[in-house]
Amino acid sequence: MSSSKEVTIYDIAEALNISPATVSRGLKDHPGIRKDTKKKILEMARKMGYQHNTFASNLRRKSTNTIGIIVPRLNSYFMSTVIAGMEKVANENGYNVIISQSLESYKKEIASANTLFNSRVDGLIVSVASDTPDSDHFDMFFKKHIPLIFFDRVLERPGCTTIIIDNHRAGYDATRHLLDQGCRRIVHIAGNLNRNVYAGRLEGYKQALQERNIPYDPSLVISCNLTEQCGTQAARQILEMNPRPDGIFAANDTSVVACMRELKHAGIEIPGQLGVVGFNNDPISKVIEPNLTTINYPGQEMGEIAASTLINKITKSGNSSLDTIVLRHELIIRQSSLRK
Amino acid sequence: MSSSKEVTIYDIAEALNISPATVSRGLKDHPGIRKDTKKKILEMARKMGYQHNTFASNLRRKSTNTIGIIVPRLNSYFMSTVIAGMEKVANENGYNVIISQSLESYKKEIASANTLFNSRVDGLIVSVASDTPDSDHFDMFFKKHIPLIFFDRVLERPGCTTIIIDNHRAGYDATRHLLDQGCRRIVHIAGNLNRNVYAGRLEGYKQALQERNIPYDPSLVISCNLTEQCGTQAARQILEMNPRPDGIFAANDTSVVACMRELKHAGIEIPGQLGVVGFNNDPISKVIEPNLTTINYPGQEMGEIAASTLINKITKSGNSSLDTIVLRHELIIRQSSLRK
DNA sequence: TTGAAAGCGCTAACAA
DNA sequence: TTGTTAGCGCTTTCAA
Repeated sequence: MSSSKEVTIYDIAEALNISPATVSRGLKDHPGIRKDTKKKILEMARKMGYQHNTFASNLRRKSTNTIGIIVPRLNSYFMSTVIAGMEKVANENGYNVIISQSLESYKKEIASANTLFNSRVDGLIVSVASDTPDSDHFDMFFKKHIPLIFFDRVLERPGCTTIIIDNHRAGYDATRHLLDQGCRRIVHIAGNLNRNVYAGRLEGYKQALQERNIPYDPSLVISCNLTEQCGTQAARQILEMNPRPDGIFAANDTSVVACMRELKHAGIEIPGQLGVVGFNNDPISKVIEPNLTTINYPGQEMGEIAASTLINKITKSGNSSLDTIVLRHELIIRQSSLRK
Repeated sequence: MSSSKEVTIYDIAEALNISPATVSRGLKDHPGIRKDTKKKILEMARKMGYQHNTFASNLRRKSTNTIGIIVPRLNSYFMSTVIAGMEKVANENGYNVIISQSLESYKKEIASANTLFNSRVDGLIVSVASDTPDSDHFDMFFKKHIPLIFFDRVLERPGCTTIIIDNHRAGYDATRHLLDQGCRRIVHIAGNLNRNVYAGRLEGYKQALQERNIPYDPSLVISCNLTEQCGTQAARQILEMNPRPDGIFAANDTSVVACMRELKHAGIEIPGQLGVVGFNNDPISKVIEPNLTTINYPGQEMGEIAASTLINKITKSGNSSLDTIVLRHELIIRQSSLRK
C-alpha cells in the first residue's frame, strides 16, 4: 500500500556503521550505552524518518502495552469521563487503549472480547452489557493470566478486582431522602436486576422502606432497560396506579427525565405531588425542570483507579490482595425531591 | 506474563502432519485447499486452543486491518452514534478500530496522530479539535499514502475526502426560521470560527439576515467554546444588551440549553420574548423547556459513510474522485422558537 | 559498551 | 492441492 520503504534499525545501523543491537538499545533508554552513541542514533533516526515498528516489537517481546476496554456505550457523560480517566493513566504509563462498545448486547460483547484477546491486550477493563449472563466469554483471559478488571457493572469472579460504588447504600440514601421528604408510596424504576448496580440500588430501596416500616410492594418496582422510552412507559404505568405514588427513585437519570416529562404533561406536579430522585448526575439532571435530585459518583476517578490497578496487576503480576474498591458517592439534592 | 505457551500454526501442522503453510491457508478462506483438510485444520485449531497472532501476521503482511479514529470528545450523543456507525461498517469489512479522544486539544491530537501512525493503522478518520491550526501533524500519513478522511470538523487538504453537512445552509435555515417567526435582533452563539462547521453556520446566519435586509451586527455574535459555562456567560451578555435581542441561534445544543436556563432565571420568556434555535438535536433538546428547535443531522450515517469511503480508499488505493460528501440536515421545529 | 545471531509467528512466492 | 523456504523488524542472550 505504501510506496516508500520503511526505515528500519538496520538502515540506521548501516548508516552509522554500528550494529542493529546498539541502535535498538539507543532508541530506548537502555542503561549502559554511551551518551554520544545514543545521541548519534537518535539524530540519525530522526533524519532518516525512522518509525518504530510496534508489531515486530510486540511479536518479539510478547507484550503489547495495550489495554482493552469494553463498555456498554460511550455516549453518556459518566462513561466518557471514565474513559478519559483511563486514557490519562494509561498514557502516563506508556500504555495505549483500545475501546470497544458492546451496545448493551451480550453477543457483541463476546465479539469484542475475542477481538481484544486476539489483539493480545495486556489487560482488560470491562463494564458488562445489561444482558450478559456470565463471565465465561472472559475465560480465555483468565487462562492466560491476563488481568481483568470490572468496574461499575461488574460480575462476580474470584481473583478479579472490581471497582464500584456502594450501590446498596446509594439506593438507600436516595430512598431515605424521599422518605424524609414525606413520600410513602415510592416507585422504583430499576434496570436489569441481574446487574449488580441495579440489584444493589433496589436492595437499598428496600432497606430504607423497611426501616420506616413501609411494606415492600413489588408492584411499585418497574424494571426495564432504563431508556427514554422505558421512562415514558413507566410514567404511564404510574398514572394508572391507584392510589397514586408520591415518589420515584430511578436507577438512572435518562429514564426518569423522560418519565418526568410525561408526568408533567399529564398535569402531575413535581415535587408537589410526586418527589423524584435519579442516579448518575448526568448533565441532563440540571436541565430538566424541576432540577433533578440525583446520586453523583466520580467517573474520572473510577477510570483512573481502574487503569492504575490494572497496570499494577500487569507489571507486578503477583496477585494483589485487593478485591473490591469502593468509591464514594453523594446525594445531590435539587428541587425535584423537595416537598417541604 | 502468560504462563502457558502459545499454540502456533506449527503446532497444528505437526499434530496433523502437514505443512505450516497449509495450516495458514486452511485458517483463512484460501481458495484451493481441500475441504476436508480445511475442516481438519479448523478442528485441530479449536482443540488445541489456537489463537491467531495478529502481530506476526501484520508484520508479515505490512497491513493491520485497523482504522484509527480521532475525535474531539466521545461524550456527545452525536459522536457516539457516529462511532457506532464506523464500528459497524469496519467490523463488517474485517477491520478493527482504534478510537482516540483529542479532548479538544491540539497537542493531544498530535499525540494521538503519532500513536495511531506508529500503530500502523491502514487509514485514519478525523474530526479535529477546536484549536487545531493546520493539518501538518498528518503529513506522515500523506507521505505514506495512508488514506485520511475528515468528517464534520474538517480541514482543507487536497486529495482528502471530507464528509460534512451543508453548515452554511443549515445556519441559513435556522436563522431564516427565526426571522420567519418575527425575530429581528438575533444573537449567534458560535464556536471557534477557524472550524469549518462554525464558520459555515455563521455564514448562513449572515446570509439569512442579508436576504431580509437586516444589517449584520458583529456585536451580536458570541464566539466561544460552546460549553455550558460559555452558554451561561452568553446569557449574561445577552441580558446586558440594549436593545435586548429577540432571538438566539446557537451552533450547538449544549451551550444554548445552559443559556436558556440562565435567561429563564432572569425572567425572560422563551419563546415569547426570545426565540431560540440550537444545533445537533442532542437528547437534551427534548428535555429543556420549552423544547428546543434544532438542526438534526445523521450521525450513524455519517460514520458509516466515512468508514466505507475510507475502506474503499484503502483497498482500491486508486484515488477516488470523490472529494466532499455532503449529507442532508433538517430543521426540527419545537416550541423554543415558535413565536406565532 | 558494543556486536553476532537466533527467533518471535506468520505469509507468500515458488516449486512440486 | 500442498510443501519449502525466506524473510517481515525487532529484542535479547551471550560473548567479546
